[in-house]
Amino acid sequence: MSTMQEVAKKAGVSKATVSRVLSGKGYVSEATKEQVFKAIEEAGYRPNLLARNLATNKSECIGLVVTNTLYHGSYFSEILSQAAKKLEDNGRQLILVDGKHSAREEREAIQFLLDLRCDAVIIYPRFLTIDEMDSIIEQHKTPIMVVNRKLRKHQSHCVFCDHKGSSFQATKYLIERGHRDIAFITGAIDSPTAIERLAGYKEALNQYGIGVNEALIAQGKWTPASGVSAVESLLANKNKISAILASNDEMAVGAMKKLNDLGVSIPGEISIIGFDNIPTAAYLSPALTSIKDPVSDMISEVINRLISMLDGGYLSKENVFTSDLLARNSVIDGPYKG
Amino acid sequence: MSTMQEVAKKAGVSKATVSRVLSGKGYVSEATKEQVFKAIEEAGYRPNLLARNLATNKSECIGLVVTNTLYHGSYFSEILSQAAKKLEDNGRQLILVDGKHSAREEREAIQFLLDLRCDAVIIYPRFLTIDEMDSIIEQHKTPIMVVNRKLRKHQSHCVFCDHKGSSFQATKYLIERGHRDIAFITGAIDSPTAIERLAGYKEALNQYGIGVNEALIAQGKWTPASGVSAVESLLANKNKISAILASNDEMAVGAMKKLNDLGVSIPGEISIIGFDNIPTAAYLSPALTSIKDPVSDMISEVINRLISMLDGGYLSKENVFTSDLLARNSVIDGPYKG
DNA sequence: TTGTAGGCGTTATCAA
DNA sequence: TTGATAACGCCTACAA
Repeated sequence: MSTMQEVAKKAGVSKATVSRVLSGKGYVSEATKEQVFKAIEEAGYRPNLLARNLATNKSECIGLVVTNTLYHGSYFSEILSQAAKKLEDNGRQLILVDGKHSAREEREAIQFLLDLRCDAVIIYPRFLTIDEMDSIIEQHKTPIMVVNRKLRKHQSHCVFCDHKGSSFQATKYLIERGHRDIAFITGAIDSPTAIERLAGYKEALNQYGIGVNEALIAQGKWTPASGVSAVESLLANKNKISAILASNDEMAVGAMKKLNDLGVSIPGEISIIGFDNIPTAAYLSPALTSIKDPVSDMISEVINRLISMLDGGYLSKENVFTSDLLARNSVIDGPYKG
Repeated sequence: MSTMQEVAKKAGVSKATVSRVLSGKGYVSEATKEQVFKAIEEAGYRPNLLARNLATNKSECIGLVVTNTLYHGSYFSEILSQAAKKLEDNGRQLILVDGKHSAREEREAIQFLLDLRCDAVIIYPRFLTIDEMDSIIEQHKTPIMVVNRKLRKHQSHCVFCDHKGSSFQATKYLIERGHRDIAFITGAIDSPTAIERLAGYKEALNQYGIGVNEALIAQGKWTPASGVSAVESLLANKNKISAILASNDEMAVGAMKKLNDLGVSIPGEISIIGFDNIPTAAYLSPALTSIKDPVSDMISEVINRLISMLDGGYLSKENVFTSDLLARNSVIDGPYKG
């Protein structure tokens, strides 16, 4: 790869001049400017970003960390397409790196992005704790934003959503339509979101005096296949079930398939609710009710904040949009007629 | 951010020694090693990758370019999760950057990755032509791999799949089951894959003496929503239709939904086939037949080649796995009974 | 076993 | 309007 030095020699000027031409800063005569461009062309020169970023300590790009266990579903596509769209308008590059399967690896991914001198990093955490993230944010000058978690200290650095509340609402919705035997399929049990959704379900049952029957709770792993297994284990116990609340749409789809295969008619006999309201899922079946998770809104909000922090004009209010996001979290009417 | 220099001072040694401790290369006494580690700890030191990569001219990371118009679907998730999984085992970071909406932007994305000194780059192209890619590959020493296109010159740098052939097979499959009025929903018409699939459909019709009826061809855009519109326009012309071949699963799902809404019973009356065989789609409905597109296999193969090129042991055979991929491209039996 | 010094490709500060 | 030259933070002979 040719360097700036070579271009300089070819154009008969110094490195400094080439640099000025490239950056557009400082005075350069039209004549030499032209010569430099010609030399650049001839040499097939391309600037080395490593060197540039090392010298300037910035990079015009924004990093995103997501665990690859999330890569499988449409939920993830939603996150990414939203982020890409927003950033594109802003003229910055989005760099995605893999958070893998542990807090350590998630931290390394963040560090990697930081060491690459990304202007900012967004993290959709899976393993890091609130405290760890609060502390990471403190340790770095680079803006770090967290999606889908409520931080303790740095609330303007996060955007989240009330999963427990939504789950409570969904359960309540079923109860009010006369359901008493409501099964629940959890997400991967080490996921905070999964835990919150389970908690909301339990709280609603208790509040309505129904009580939690552990036999009606099956563990899933967010995937369609795990939804299938969940239904299998649920039915193995010969439980009476009139509705299923699945912790996401993908599992709901799996559950539905299994019931279909077993010849259980849907809708009517069993009502199914999933979360996330992913685009394709909306086309799946009118028998599936879904609750919208405001990912797109969250990502969009996070990037807005980031941009205003980086390009100036940031109002350091805390928690500006949080309540807004919560409000948007609503139950969509399903087909079940109690 | 503290630098190596500071760590050196704190430990009472030189930068070089710190560097040796970090890299594990060269001799360092246990005693000083310990001191250095302590100093690193105290300083909260983290190496600056920009500087390191600039000095060594490598980065332990592999870039992937994908157009963000692909970000919406499960097909994309499949690509990414496969890539992440493979690379993880190899201990390298995967960096995804956005190819956006034009050949120029796709080229810029590649350049960006190259300037970042990625060890290699993988491109799932959407706008670049074969010749452009062949020429890009020639211009750079860094290994560049192309997924889903057959290059003219550098065939060991690409992995592809016979979309035309698969589409031909799918159409043939329908014809052999007695269908004569087969509608076709295209992908976005500027996509090579879409064009190939359309060509396969036409060729099959012609070969079986059925002839192409342009009124039975509707333009889609790969999305479920465009599948819905396609069916609308298809039915608007009061065409007789007994089967629909959609250029991907997402559109097939949309088409199915629309037919459902209209009360057309499926399966039986109309047989639908989509492409790609995305995981969730498999759960959608037994009424949907799908043809497997070997994305995972392609990605996996590309990364295998890359790794052996980078870590040594690369056999420079041309086209080693191509035919294998073609063979895997098979029609899955659907529900339609003649 | 450790330190010195030069280099990686830019940017940025001064003089000229 | 231009050219030296010193950073940027790290690696790596070559010496010691």
